[in-house]
Amino acid sequence: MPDKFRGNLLALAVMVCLYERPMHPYEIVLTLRQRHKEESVRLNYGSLYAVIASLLKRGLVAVVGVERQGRLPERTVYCLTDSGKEEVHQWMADLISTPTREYPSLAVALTFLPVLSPDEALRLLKERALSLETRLVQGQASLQWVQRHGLPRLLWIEAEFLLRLTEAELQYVRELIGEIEAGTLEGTDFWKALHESQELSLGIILSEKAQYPEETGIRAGGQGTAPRKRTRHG
Amino acid sequence: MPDKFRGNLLALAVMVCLYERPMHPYEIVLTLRQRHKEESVRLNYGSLYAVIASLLKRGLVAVVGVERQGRLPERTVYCLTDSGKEEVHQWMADLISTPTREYPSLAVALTFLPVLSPDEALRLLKERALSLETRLVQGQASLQWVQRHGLPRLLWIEAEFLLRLTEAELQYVRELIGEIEAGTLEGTDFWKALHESQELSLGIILSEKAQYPEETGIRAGGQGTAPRKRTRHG
DNA sequence: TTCAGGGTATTCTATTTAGAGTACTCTGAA
DNA sequence: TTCAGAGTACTCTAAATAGAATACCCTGAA
Repeated sequence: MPDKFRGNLLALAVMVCLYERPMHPYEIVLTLRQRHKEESVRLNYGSLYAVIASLLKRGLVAVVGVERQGRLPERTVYCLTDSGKEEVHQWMADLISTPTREYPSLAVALTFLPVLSPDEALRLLKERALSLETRLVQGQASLQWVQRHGLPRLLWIEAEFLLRLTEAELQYVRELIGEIEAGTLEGTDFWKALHESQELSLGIILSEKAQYPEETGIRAGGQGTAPRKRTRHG
Repeated sequence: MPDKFRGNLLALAVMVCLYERPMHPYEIVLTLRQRHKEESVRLNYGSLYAVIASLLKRGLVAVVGVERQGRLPERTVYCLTDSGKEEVHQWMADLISTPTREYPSLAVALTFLPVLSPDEALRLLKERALSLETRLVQGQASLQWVQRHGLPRLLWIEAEFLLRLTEAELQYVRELIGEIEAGTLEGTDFWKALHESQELSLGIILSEKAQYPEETGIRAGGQGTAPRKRTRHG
């Protein structure tokens, strides 16, 4: 059970469902949906059946039987095998013990922020802040609702965690807005000048001339790519 | 330029590179790497050429020419078209203004945390906390290095942001560890009992009997799936 | 009565994706 | 001198992915 097949976390969700009892694919979807797991696991039909086929091939799930109701399509019922249970454990352990590099879309956007004008960036960041606030309020309300209805917190920690990340994001966005407005974000002057002239010489956006650390050995990532020396071509 | 094609953020990175000047694909990779953009954009050869082909097909980039050095493979040089520039703007604007649902892998893991025993979970969470601390220290050092070498902060905000998220995650993980150890995480007693008996009746992991909000209208997500009524089958 | 609208359950298909593979060049140490 | 090792530049392929499409069922309002 190498981690080569650990691509889609939906596979884990499927296996955990089958841990409970045998189900057919559509029933798995309904279960996950009903329990709001679609908020932490990306869920869609296209992947579902492919993922199950892959689990079947690898012997992690097995076919229990085939049902049929009227002339609706057949429902193949699957169960978790022993090696499936083992895989669930192993996968969970890896997932928790080892942080992986994630690529939140805002990180990409911030990377290339200078392609937008400061004014535009400011407007858009404020818009985002607003959305985040709404999301936060709704999320908190949702959490409170759940609490009032006696669902133990243990079963909602993922929602709590997601909310924390949202809070952190909002806080950062707010700080950024403040600093751009105040002009205390180092580089803002240049950024403004860039967009006041007609032609964007966007080399600067990727900091063409800037001195980047070429070989520091200091990398934020865990097991990132091997460091590379500088190269020139042409 | 609908957002149907907005799948891979590498496409955005490629276009921003070409904003600067025409390049051939491999040169784009080198540029992004040299400037440490691989830390915020998922980068690999397999996708690169496919992504560029797709941009070409949609008229967002165009072929400027083909070079060749010795008997090395040909280098096709691409440039950004006008509609490519527009698309960069539009995409950036959407990316910043509208938060999307993200699926950090820890969220999934927490969702299914009860499949592991509390002791195991605790051990693994501590391991993660350690990794996160290391990553944090390295990231901070990296940021300081950059600052000392005069790179304006504007060009490093994505790293700052990523670090913030890591901090938030670490903080949450620490709190969780504390609460599990102290037994103040509501549901822990049950969780322990579950793993002390032989057979895991894991229905509870997905909280089979629990009352979920079926139709509250309160959803954390922005434009999530339409709310669904409960269903029963079999 | 009939048919819109929503639920059930899966399949299909065009893209994407990851990562290995290929095939060449250059440098420098033994 | 020769050849390992690193870099250059792209291609290939198996697999995964998203989401539309299919095809059926049921309920209830006009």
